[in-house]
Amino acid sequence: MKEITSQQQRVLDCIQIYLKKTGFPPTRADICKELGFKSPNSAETHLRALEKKGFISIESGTSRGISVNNQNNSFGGDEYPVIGLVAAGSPTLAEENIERTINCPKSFFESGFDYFLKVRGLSMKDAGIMEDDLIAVKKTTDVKNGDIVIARLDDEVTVKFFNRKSSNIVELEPANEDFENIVINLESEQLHIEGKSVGLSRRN
Amino acid sequence: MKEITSQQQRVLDCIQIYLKKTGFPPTRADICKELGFKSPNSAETHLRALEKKGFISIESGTSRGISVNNQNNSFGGDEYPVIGLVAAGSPTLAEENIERTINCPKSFFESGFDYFLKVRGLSMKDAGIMEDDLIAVKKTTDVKNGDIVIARLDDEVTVKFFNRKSSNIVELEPANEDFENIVINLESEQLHIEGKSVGLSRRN
DNA sequence: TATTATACTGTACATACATTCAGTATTTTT
DNA sequence: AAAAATACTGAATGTATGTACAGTATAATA
Repeated sequence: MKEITSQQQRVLDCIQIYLKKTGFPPTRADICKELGFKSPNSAETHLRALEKKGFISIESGTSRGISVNNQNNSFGGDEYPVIGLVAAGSPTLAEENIERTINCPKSFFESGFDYFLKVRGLSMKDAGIMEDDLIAVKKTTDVKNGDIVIARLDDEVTVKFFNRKSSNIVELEPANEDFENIVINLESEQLHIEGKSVGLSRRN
Repeated sequence: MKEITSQQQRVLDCIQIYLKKTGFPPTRADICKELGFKSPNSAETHLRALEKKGFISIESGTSRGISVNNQNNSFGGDEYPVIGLVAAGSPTLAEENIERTINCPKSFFESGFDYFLKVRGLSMKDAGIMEDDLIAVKKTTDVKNGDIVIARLDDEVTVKFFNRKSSNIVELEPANEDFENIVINLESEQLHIEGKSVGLSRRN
């Protein structure tokens, strides 16, 4: 698999997005429309280059006959990363934080999700969340009281119940008597909501 | 979703197989070739029927513009039944006990599994098993002390820790102070081990 | 320095394909 | 008993689409 150029990457992404959205591959014209090209031949030459480099296959004489040569493609498919509860403000989905990936349909958790988070500690045990459980996390900042959220506080990531007390006060509540509520004054402290739990998976 | 006829099912299967094989949907002619029809209109009318019944969507005027309306992305994984904790000695996997199915790769739980069991009650809450959780059950009678087993006792199905005390005495232990151990004397009582838990899935 | 790869616009054309119309026949529903 | 759905064949047509050809221009090799 040779090196891909940035424009070719755009075309490849375009194909995948189109596929995911419609269920079938785009035509040359579709790609042009999507990426702003004015000639179908622009798409054609990019497709040929992608085929030559092994990223896609093209069935000649066949409309929409593009297939993506997909085995380790984490795009819209089925491989979801498992990440540990990373301290140190490194971006959560940075590659070094990915322990492994799990194959799973997107629809496995009703509302869709973005990654698995491996739980450390027992602060949520009364909510049935045990050590080493994998929480299915959906990246969003739109959380309601009672949601189980993945929050970042001072470079530490934690899983807790979310409870907005007032416009400035947020409480992060554990589900374990041995732990205490974390009260955050948004005026003086920084709270970053990474996402919320939409499900859980455990392997015995 | 209305009832599908056997011929329409053949066409739907054909579309899915074609999709999996080539990466793009078939044309009317492709379907005819695959199923032995001699007129493209045969495929067309079946497609229209499938669309009317909600199984597929067709983008009009678009070549290969067929998309399968499969929220749980059926091909590539397997369909696993979800069953409730059925009392009354009906066979566990009887169709009337299947609430629905979930698409999931076989490898999702390391050792493989056979069905999902929907949990009723909180007798295992300290083991992180909550109401409505789905336990991934592997059908086996080969269980060891400490395994979480699915056991049938007097036509009642229960989930507990397995603990063999002696050749005749088995204890089923809950993970909740409010419940008591169930002690079974195999000489006088019948214990049927349905399987053991190999994992758990929860949807918020 | 010549050559190849990248990155486009623009025109043109044969054909791959969706789709409609005209029939025939059987089964199911009303 | 009439109407609608199912299950096909066969022919016809317009257009959606792949693809070749003719250019222009820049950056990366050899």
